[in-house]
Amino acid sequence: MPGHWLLKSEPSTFSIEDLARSPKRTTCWEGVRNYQARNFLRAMAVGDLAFFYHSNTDPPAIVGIVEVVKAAYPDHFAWQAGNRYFDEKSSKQNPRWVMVDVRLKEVLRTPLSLESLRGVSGLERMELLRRGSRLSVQPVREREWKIVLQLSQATPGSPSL
DNA sequence: GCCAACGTTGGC
DNA sequence: GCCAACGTTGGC
Repeated sequence: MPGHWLLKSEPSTFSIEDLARSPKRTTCWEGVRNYQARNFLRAMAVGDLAFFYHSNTDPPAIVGIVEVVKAAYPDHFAWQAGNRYFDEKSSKQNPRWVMVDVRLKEVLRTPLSLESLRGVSGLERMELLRRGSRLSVQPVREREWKIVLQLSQATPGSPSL
């Protein structure tokens, strides 16, 4: 059973459309600079699935599903002076940050807005819905994954939405 | 090791 | 643009 995750991205920085246009619909997930999020990246295995979430946009929403195609490896952007993700404390000898590669699996026909997820039975403990949640890489429980998947496959306008 | 100051995230 | 929540930094 693959692990399940949620990855946040601001569409102004990197959107799911950008991913769809990427070679092999694959990208490295660079720029995570939070230790808890990094540790979740390290815990990812090839074959794990993740929701692609658009943050800091209107409306914030889960917009797709990606698959991990390469496990955690050093984030070399941290070594490039001048890069927005540069971190002088990360070295090649002792890399501080990691990234994974993900491939686009599915773009949701209808994005699931944050608002639409609130109040859904079974998602009460979902990290994304926690007050003040800022983690950009989050684990998603099996139950939560299935519930959100079902919502995403429902016909737009149906009662379950 | 405490904690105030500061910076960032991200919903609203 | 506001601001709550949270993480990091650095003086002590």
